[in-house]
Formats: sequence, C-alpha cells, structure tokens
Amino acid sequence: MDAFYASVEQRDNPDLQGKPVIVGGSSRRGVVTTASYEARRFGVKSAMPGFKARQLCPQGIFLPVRMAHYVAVSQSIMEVFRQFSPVVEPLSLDEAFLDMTGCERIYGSPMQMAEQVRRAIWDREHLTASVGVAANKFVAKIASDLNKPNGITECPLGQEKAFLAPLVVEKLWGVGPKSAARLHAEGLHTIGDIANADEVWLAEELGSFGVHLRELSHGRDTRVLKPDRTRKSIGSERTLMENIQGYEAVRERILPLVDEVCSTLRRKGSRAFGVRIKIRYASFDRHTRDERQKQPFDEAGPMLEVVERLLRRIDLEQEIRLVGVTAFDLDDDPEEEAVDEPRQMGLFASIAPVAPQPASSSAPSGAETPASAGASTIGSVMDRIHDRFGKEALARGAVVGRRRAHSPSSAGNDSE
DNA sequence: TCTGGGGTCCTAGGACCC
DNA sequence: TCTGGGGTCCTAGGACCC
Repeated sequence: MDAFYASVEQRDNPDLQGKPVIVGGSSRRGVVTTASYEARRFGVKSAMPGFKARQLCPQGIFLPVRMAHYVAVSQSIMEVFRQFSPVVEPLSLDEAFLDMTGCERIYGSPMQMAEQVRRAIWDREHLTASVGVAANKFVAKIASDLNKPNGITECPLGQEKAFLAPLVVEKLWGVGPKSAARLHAEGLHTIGDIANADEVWLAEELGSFGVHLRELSHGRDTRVLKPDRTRKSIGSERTLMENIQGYEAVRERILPLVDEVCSTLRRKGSRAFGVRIKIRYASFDRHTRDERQKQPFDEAGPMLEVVERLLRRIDLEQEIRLVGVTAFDLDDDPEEEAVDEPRQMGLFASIAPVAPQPASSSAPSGAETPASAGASTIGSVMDRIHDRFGKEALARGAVVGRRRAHSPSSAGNDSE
C-alpha cells in the first residue's frame, strides 16, 4: 500500500486530501510512522523524530496513530488478496506476497493480474497500491518499490540480473546501514557490483551472508511463500514521557504492559514459556534479560513474578527512557495438550464468573458451564470487563494511583 | 528538542549431556 | 598431568524490517 496509514486518514477525511499528513510524531518523544506523499516532499520520512518532522514541515497535519483502524483496513485488503490466490503471505499490515502461479487462464498475463488486484483494492477500500511482478519474492518486492505510488513494475522472466544491477546495495533485503557501510568499504555500491564480485572472496569476507547476497544479486531466490506464519512472540513496550530510575518506578511502569501482553495471549488462546524484559537507558543503550519457565502462563500473576526476578538482574539506577516486556516460546493451542498432563492452576482460578446480564445478555448464558468456569481466572474476568465497559473501567490500583497523581484532568489522554 | 512499537532472524559463548 | 567431539539448550546482543 502507498503511505498506508496516511492514505487511510486522507481517505477517511476528505479535508486532508492533498495536504501534508503525518501520522505519529505528535507526542514529545514520538516518531513519524507514515508521512503522506505531500509531506514527503518536505523531507519527512518514516521513523523520523517528531520534532524534526515539525521543523521540516511546520504546516504538517500531525495525527495520532489509529492502529486498530489500520488493522481492520489491512484485514479487508488481505481478503481481497485471498480472492485472487489461496497462497498469500502477509509481510506486514500493508504488504503481502501473492503466488499467482497457474492463474493465467483466469486473470491473463502477470501485468493484467496486477492491474486487477489493484483495481479490486481500490473498489473495496479506495486506497492505492503498488505492485511488483516477478518470478520470485525478492525481485517482486524490489519491483514493487520502483514505481510508487500507484504503479506496477514487472521484471520479465530471465531479466532479473540486469533488472537489479543498477540498484544500490541498500535495496537488498537484509542490507541495512551496517552491512551497507561494510559493502561500500569493499567497493561494492550497486547490486551489479555484488553480482560480479568474486564468489570465493565474497564468502570469505562476509560468510554465509555474502553467499546469500550473491544469490539475491543474480535475482535468484528460491524461498517459497509461507501463508501460515504464526507469531513467535508477543510484546509491549513504552517510551516514557520522562526518564525514570529505580526498581519501584520501573515495576510500576511495566505492570500495565504485563497485563496487556497477557490479555493478548489469552485472546489468541496461547500461552508462553518465556519472559523477556527490555530496558533502554537515556544513553539509548538497550539491555534485555529473559528466562524460560517449566509451566506456560497467560496470566499476569505468574508473568509478573518472573518480571520481578529479571528486574533484579539488571541495572535500574541509570536513567531509563523505555521499558518493555515480551512473552516468547509460545505454546499455541493449549487445548491440544494431553489431558493427563498436569496444568498449574491459578491462585484465583475459582473466582466467580461475572454475574450474567439480566434478560437480553449479549453473552450466551451457556458460556459459563462448570467445565469452563475453571478458566475464569482474574485475567479473563478483566478481559470481559474491558470488552464490555472499555479499558478505563478497570485497572490496577498501582496504575490508577499514578494516573491520578500525574494527570488529574485528562484520563486516558496520556500519549504513553 | 534528540531518536516508536511491533516484530524476525542470526550469532556466539557457556552450561550441560553423552 | 594438560584436558575430545558432537549435540542441544539457554541467554544476551545486534542487525534488520515495516
């Protein structure tokens, strides 16, 4: 998709069309998530600190990130893709690979396929996309970038090497600033330079990475599409409005993140064995500590216990600008677990379910059978209250206390 | 006035096991 | 009297992507 979040905002609000729209970057420590093409003309780019974007484009219209909305639009677009091909690999919210092998009879030439996909997206969501057509994932991805926005680029079969040769090495998937600097130091500036470099020398200099780059530089990529990729970790992190220090302050800021992560775990029907904490100091140095458990969890209580242990193993006396927590080693489909395997019960496992609504309850009254009542942990009760009454309806005492102390007037308006 | 938040993948050393 | 080799798992950090 072209400038996805910004385009969604411009579509939803016609007043914004043709204007420099910048999504994200409005809070003090925020960065730009997406800039509309009008804003890009001022030099505003993704990942740019907000203050810099404001300098470059003072007339820019800064909007908050409405992630849930973009997720919904994304899902709608992915549905469009699946109408064209059963083999769709989403790469992010606004990008996907489609394997159109064998679809010529239905959709015609690859270029005609691309045009139909683009038109279908436009008809459904009134958003523009750019398409790359090629014989493999890597070349298609590169091609999709060359004619943005609202364009189609095809790399004819067999022309891959010549197609890629003039492009700079930074275009290679997996080559970021560090690798690019290294390649430049070796005199390699274009993809063609890598394609023509000595194979043995490249392998000696860069190891398996070098071998991989050489393959890509020739337009060779045998990776198949993976339509069923599942998430391997679930995390939440926050850059704080002000730096903090010390165990108690960090614990207090990490608590709501633990709740968030566990809530996501429960919604996905997944449990995790691993816990990782992340700290970023004012110096921007990042440190992590992690630990695996014998028993998987999806409740804040057990996760918090591990988090507290991990916090004691890291320096909290420096100025800290970001705290984060991640659950990994996910165990999907806990239902499939062997029935005779012991399962650790939560301390609050026997808490009573939320009283059913009188008469026309939206929740089916049969939902709380004796079998499922055991799953009414404190976390799932919180989930249901949040679903029904909103996130503000119920919060931890520690968090409520901090909200009162810091923002008496504007509940929930904290960009953190 | 400094630099988000969600991830993936790779590497490398050490513990541990046979 | 001088410590193999192979494998897995755990942990921490780093590069990279959108």
